[in-house]
Amino acid sequence: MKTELNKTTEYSQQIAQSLRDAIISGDLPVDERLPSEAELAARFNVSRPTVREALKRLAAQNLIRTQRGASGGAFVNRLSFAQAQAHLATTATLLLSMNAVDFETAAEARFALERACLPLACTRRTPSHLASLRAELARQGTQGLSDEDFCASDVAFHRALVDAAGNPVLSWHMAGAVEAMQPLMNMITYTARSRAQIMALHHALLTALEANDLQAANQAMDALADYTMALGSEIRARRAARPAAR
Amino acid sequence: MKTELNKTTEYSQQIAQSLRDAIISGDLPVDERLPSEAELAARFNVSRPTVREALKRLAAQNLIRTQRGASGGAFVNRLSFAQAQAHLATTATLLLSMNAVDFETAAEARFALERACLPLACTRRTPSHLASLRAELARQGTQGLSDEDFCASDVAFHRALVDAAGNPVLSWHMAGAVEAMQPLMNMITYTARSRAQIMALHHALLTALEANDLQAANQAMDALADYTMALGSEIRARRAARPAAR
DNA sequence: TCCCGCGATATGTCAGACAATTAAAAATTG
DNA sequence: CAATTTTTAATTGTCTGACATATCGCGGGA
Repeated sequence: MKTELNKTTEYSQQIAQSLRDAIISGDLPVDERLPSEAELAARFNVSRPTVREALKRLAAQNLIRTQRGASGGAFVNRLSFAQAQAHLATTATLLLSMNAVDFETAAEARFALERACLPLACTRRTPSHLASLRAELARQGTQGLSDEDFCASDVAFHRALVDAAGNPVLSWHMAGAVEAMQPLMNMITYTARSRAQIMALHHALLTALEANDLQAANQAMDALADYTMALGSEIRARRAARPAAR
Repeated sequence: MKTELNKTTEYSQQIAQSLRDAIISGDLPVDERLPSEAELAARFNVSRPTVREALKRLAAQNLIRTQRGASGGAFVNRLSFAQAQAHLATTATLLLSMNAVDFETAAEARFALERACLPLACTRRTPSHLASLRAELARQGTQGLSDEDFCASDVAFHRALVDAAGNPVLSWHMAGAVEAMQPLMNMITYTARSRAQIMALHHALLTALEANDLQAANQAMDALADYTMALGSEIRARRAARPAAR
């Protein structure tokens, strides 16, 4: 760990980077306790508030956790897939909103990614995966389900589909992409007819997976992508028609 | 923006979340100046160092930038794809290293994602995309290229391939996945024969894209995936043979 | 007109202090 | 001696006040 600081940049930035490097390189392994704030301050020759700012930067990335009290301190966090996923989702959400990514682009990316999971899912899906898919499909048929709940179940269905590929890295990417898209998806109004259509396609996907039939799965996914795009373009049409309604 | 704080959690955490929500919701638009630290301190009824810790948390996520001097302060950042990508890459790198994701899983995810880009890339690739691909392919044939440089060029080739899909969201995901894998890929030793093999497959991909031939592109990608996996399994074999060598 | 300096404002950093929390050591009790 | 309670020490969380530093805008002088 480097302890010499450069005056051109903020100290807290450099200290955070130094510690981050130590973590990434494995120099500070998971669950290792970092030196106390006072000791870090002495080692880097800065004040404790400055060290604290550096630690907060790391905490914001879930790289460390802190505990108070004797034998407390900052500890290297094992970055779980769940945490990383939450992080990815907020970043993706911001990207979509700040850069005005339109529905088509986001949906296209999402379905492209999802399609990438199908070959693996078709061969690896277990009975428990199929059961999750069936459960969500059943939920989507519930009477009186709100649009938001339907959308949430749709997301859950697709996440189960991705999980069936049995690759955590893939699941991580997908979950982030799907979650970030949820605000956009929530703008869709799901009529009874469109729900039936979507459920039919979901059912086709489920059947294809049960039969390990990649070709059928691909077809269903393509159809679902087309249909979702069509629903999405309705949003735009509606908005263009009433631009002042906000 | 909420200003009431709960005593159970750290103030800096809550203040950061409050500001983050304001940004995500669009309440604080891009390039908007946040209140000064002193004003935030007064508004949340905390001290300035506490506010600063909160701001550093946001800075760690590239959500804000700060400027010193009169008319300085913290400004909402437009989260660029490049920044988000760097962020994604470090997160992904940490995930891979901390959770001991093996080469096969990471490579499988990467090629699955990449394969997802092919249909789009085949129809949308422009001459400039093809030129980038050709340039990298030429670089890979350079005499005396180190393994690391070859690997870097390989990464650049694949990123160009993904960019050809013309979907920034997809490019973002892929670039993160590929970059995170680079440390793993760097462990491969590229013999003259394996380089020739890889370049042949790259060439096949390029040709397929030029001809808008999706089927050929898929075949080349599959072959490349298989070959990379084979190279990867050599690493493991070598490591298993000499476990003490480190 | 152009340049220089000055003040105002804001962030960056420091020093020292106290509060809150927690684990371990020490003292007390049965 | 064992179990329980109290004390103590270590560490993070927060506050106060101050100074250093960077930058913009204004006004005066060459």
